[in-house]
Amino acid sequence: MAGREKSDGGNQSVARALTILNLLASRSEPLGVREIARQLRLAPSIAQRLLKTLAKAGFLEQTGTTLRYMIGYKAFQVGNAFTAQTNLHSAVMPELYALAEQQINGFLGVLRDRSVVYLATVQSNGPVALNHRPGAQAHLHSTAMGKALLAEMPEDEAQALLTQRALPRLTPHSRTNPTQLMAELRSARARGYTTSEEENRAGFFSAGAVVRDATGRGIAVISGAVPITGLKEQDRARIGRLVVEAAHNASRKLGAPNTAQVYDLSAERPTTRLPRVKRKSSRRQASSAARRWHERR
Amino acid sequence: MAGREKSDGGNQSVARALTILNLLASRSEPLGVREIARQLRLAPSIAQRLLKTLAKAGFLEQTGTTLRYMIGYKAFQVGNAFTAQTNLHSAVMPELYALAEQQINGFLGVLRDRSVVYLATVQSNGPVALNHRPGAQAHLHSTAMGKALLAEMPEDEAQALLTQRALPRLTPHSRTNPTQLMAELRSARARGYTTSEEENRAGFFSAGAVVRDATGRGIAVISGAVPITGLKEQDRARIGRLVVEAAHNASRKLGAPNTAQVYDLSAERPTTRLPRVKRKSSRRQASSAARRWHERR
DNA sequence: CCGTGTGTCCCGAATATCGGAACGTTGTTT
DNA sequence: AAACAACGTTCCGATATTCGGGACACACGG
Repeated sequence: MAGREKSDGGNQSVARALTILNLLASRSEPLGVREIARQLRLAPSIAQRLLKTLAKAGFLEQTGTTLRYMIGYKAFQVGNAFTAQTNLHSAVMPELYALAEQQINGFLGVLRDRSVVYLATVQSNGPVALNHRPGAQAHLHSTAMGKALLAEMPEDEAQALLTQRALPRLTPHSRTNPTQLMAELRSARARGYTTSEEENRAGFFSAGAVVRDATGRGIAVISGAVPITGLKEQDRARIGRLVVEAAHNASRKLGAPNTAQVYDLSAERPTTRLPRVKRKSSRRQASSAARRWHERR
Repeated sequence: MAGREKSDGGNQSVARALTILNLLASRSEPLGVREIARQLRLAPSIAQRLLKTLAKAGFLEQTGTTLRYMIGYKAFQVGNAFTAQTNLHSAVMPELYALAEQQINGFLGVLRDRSVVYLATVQSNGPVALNHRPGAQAHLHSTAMGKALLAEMPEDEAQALLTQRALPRLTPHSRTNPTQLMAELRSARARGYTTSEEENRAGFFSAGAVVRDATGRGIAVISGAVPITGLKEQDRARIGRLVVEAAHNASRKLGAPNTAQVYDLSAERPTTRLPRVKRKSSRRQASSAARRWHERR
């Protein structure tokens, strides 16, 4: 028979099964065995076996009428453990609700996979509610949360993330120039919060700030978004202040040491704040900037 | 070289990987390679390979200090697709928020794996807020949501679920007698909603009702819970009425045909309301009651 | 009534997986 | 300090396990 794909040290079957999960999660509608096999370049018999295994474990469910597969409750259970592992939610959510009472849509996100992953959304009580699904991803350069993440990391890493690939223009107001964005990050560090005015979503202004854990490291970001209709300059400043305050409160609940200086002001590569774990065993590591950022936990 | 486990037609590696996900989701703290291998009776080298594969795909993440593994963001993304697949949330959540304004804690759940799986929680604005994590499971016989699910299914299936295994007594008020519970279900059908008074959680009264989709089939349940302190009989009725109303509104949003008769009143095995899909190909099916219930989608 | 679609099952081939053993490192105890 | 235990990781031969083409029964549409 034809040779299988080259093994990269991992488990091929598991990798394929996870690809199936990703595929079915991205499509909102259920898919059949052969359709999945086609999209993933798999033999139908292989896809069928993997699907059956996934379904038996509850990670997939199939519709009774058509026998198509969709994401199952077990995936939901396991996925929700991601947020249950930390006390981030309990620290941040009350603050987001407080923002909602101020007619501000609140969001919580983390950096994963070179982008912002939304963890939670709290819609404002205001007339125009904004909603991002938990788990959804957004670009780093167009959102206030993304900029806050960029501002928090060392400049060279931010530079790398902004230059390694072209920045898509999501709205007419999107900034796609890396050097301009880097300058914006610098001023944002001085100010304490980032902003995005219609750069990700037309008609909305948002401000973002970093949430820190007990070690002082930024572990997440929050943002507040409002419609721009009739928005004055003082409103922008007020929203920025409220978001910074919310981030500060959440950080304090997490035991952050000193959130007065919100950002690390040293533009140069800062000496690692906490004594880096010195596993000097020379294991080769994926060296992408995002990966490095993420490893520093 | 002892023989490996017998294959049941599925993929062994994938099944093991999913077991790892379940294990790490149940433990709130990260686990190391050898510890996982021990708990799952796996050789450390196998566990290490599976873990690496899961981590490379983002379904697991490992702490930088200790190299222990925990649930990753990809699992969160995939899991959230479970609720994004239906419009259940958009139909129900506003109703739960309406309950919250009435000082009632609102819950949304579905039947999976012989138990209620919580999909969403909306805490009341009242003094005592009740919170169940999304993805958490609860017993069918002790919760108002569980009883609503039991009341909705044919009597023999409910009977089976209540008698196949002993019903745990979670509080001093828990009902553990199947026949008494069946009688309670009958009266609940006539009334339109189910109740649970301190049977699952001490100090709380809750009422549950069924949410129906466009075909009239019950696809989910909601419940409202309040502290029992100073609760009068008329309050119980009022909460039941509000929950029924919320379920009715949600069902209407889903296009349910006629939610006036909330429950199927025929105590006898009801003739299947909609023409059963007649795939007469004789594929053997797992014949648990929960499975049958679930298949009728 | 045929043609194409589907999900499922079978089975020989051979490959990707298994898992014991060994290595380097960490941090705890002696 | 030295020994110990535990950890994550890698190696590698044997083989159980997976692969995947082919075939079957059924469903749908023309």
